[in-house]
Amino acid sequence: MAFLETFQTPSYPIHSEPASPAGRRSAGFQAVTLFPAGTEIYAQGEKSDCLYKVEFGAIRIYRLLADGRRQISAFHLAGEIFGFEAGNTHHFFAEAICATGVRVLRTASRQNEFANELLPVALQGLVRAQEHLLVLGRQNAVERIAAFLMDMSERQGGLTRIELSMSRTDIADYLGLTIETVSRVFSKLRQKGVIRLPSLRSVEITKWQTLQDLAA
Amino acid sequence: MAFLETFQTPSYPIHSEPASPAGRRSAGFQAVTLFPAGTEIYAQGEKSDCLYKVEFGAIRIYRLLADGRRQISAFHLAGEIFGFEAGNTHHFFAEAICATGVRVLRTASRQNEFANELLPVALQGLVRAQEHLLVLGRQNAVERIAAFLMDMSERQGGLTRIELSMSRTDIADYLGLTIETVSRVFSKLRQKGVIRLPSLRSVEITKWQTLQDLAA
DNA sequence: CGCAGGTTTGAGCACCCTCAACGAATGTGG
DNA sequence: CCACATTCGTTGAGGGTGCTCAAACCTGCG
Repeated sequence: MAFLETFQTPSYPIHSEPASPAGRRSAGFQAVTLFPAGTEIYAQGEKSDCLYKVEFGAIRIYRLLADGRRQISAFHLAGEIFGFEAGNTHHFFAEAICATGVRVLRTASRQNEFANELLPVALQGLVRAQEHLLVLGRQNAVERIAAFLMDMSERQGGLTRIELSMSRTDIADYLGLTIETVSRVFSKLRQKGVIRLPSLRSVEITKWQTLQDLAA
Repeated sequence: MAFLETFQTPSYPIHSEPASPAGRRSAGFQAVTLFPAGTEIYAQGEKSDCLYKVEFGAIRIYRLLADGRRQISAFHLAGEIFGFEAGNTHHFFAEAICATGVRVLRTASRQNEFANELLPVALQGLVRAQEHLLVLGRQNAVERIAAFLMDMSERQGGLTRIELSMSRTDIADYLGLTIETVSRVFSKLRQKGVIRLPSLRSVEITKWQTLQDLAA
């Protein structure tokens, strides 16, 4: 991480104050680090001794097969905590999707002290992953996209206008599809008037109910 | 690990004890309940106030879509703990696959006390789920079956002879395939001499290296 | 022995992937 | 400011993997 700038906490202008008790009480040293788009936060096999909180921006967690196939297991948006690992080495890669501020929480070595606060967050991640298994295992392309858009909308406060920080390739690798299929489904939903595409990275949901039906 | 050790009283004359009444006095109260094959342990939407440990047998965790499609997110074999939930209602169904003994742990209401010991178990489940996402999102039928067989073998001590407690339907719903495809891949692997099928529910891995290559 | 549930095998088709070309958006250097 | 390169996204044609539908085959069990 040598190439990255590091700031001390309170002076950072953009983000709002941390509300999470976990963030506060872990105390000790907390730095917000800026990761430019596409840069690595940690890699598979690296030693795991920190947790991270997204202050602004977005990150992707993924794994690779030997031949290069990639599966993104989760996106994490502003406010979310990531970096949990069983054992002390990372099983996944983490990268910034866009310019992203990450607060480093030095708690892993003292994980026991904060287990009370971390357990609910870990369980939240577990439920999310298991629900995503249903999407990948049993839903077709349209259902996957619909579920994805609903999820992103909810995580952005239920707004009808969604700002996607990730590329079509990222979406494809998250949903177990190809970029062509993702693009085709977007076009199809647009043609049917379910969504509008004001720009490449933003989506407006115009027929909420229809989208919800498609996601089921 | 004081808490976990108390689970490991391996003394079962199996009394099907009503899991409901009196014994709420301490977290030490533990009943082993026998669930016959196919019976429900808990259902989606039910209140979640227990954790469970498989003493013998096997269970499946799954979720349903409105039209009946099912995705099994995990199998739990003897010795494993399940029943973690975010919030206090179950998001999934749990059923016994075969006759199964389950130890009921009355800890959820006092989860904070045991967070230190539960967190690693929860994280283990999280890693498993995320690795399974790679299988469902990016691997073909042969790779999925190969990965499944490798996993089951490892969880049974690395033996070449695997006893499958679950049906083809369960395997299909775990791997995001149909029973026909599962059956076809099994046959194909048998024809190629990679596995033998001594009986319906047991598999013998004859070419370990080949199977491992296929799983990649 | 006969039934029932689970498993295997086959034929045809649908959905999604592959390969390819084109169009749009962004950045760079002249 | 434009020409160009590069990356990203869209659209089309064709093919393959796995699904659907259907029938036959076990295998355990009454």
